[in-house]
Amino acid sequence: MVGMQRDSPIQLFKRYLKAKGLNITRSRERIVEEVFKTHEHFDATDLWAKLRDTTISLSTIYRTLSLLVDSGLVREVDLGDAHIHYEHVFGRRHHEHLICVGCGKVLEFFDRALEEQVLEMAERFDFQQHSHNLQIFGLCRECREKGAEE
Amino acid sequence: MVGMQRDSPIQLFKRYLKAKGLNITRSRERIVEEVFKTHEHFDATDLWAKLRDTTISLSTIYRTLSLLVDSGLVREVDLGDAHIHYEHVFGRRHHEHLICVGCGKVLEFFDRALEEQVLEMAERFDFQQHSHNLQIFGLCRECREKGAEE
DNA sequence: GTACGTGCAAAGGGTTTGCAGCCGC
DNA sequence: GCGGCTGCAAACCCTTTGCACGTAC
Repeated sequence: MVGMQRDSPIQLFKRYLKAKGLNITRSRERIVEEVFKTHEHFDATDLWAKLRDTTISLSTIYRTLSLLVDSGLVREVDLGDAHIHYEHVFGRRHHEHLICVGCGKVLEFFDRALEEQVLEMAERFDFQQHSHNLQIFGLCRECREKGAEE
Repeated sequence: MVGMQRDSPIQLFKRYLKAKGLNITRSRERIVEEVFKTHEHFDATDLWAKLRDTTISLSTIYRTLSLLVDSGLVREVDLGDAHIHYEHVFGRRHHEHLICVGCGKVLEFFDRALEEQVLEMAERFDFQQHSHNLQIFGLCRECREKGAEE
């Protein structure tokens, strides 16, 4: 560890791999790099597209994403459509999603009162909460205005 | 309308079909009946299993479910696994889901404070809310106790 | 050298669709 | 009778898997 600097996600992932007796490969490094380079939601093929200058296959992407989810560095998010979206978790606060059903835009927010309320619900039903997801679907202002024009 | 009696979901669905210029068929009637007979989450094949004494095909089930979702009588719910689950909406209060990651049990709850908080978030970001989903994943008490034993 | 990792192609699972015949209206 | 509805099979899409070869350690 260098000074007070926090471990990078790549370092954390390497540690995770070591702990599991798995190998650190160039493919895995490139994938993690790419995942943490942007702060947007993505799916497996988005990631593949970004790595098209490499020979990394879609299978490897799926396999590595699965490891990343397992390691807790990445989480799956449900954005309303059928297939799996991901987002990295590292260095980001937990948050919820607002999804515009008009243009597909996704906004993120965090609200303490909401989080506390969710926790209270879990407790009320004697659940030990692991995680939660909240998706709010609606129309953003631009889409409302666009709709009104027509 | 008969007296003060509320329209049944089947009547509502028929009205929806009429309004759309679609036909009321025996298959559609049977499917809607079955959907509203139980108050649990189901997927397309669950429904198919319940209708196996008929000749209704899976395709028709998918096609009709899609109409039901469109009509607002049924909604899709995300229970964490890959494929689509449904639940009927008619005569039921909106609610959220608590899902046990141990045994898969699903609990439903409604909480006014939580709903208000969600609405406030939509407003804060200038979204006109259509709907929202909240899933809380965790371990129920039985699963915690079972886990502790081992 | 021995796992484990990878690309490829094929399989898998859930869902959708094209088509020819059937049925509601 | 016309247009919509249906079952069937095939197609689809995303994701997973089997296998033979390649690579980390």
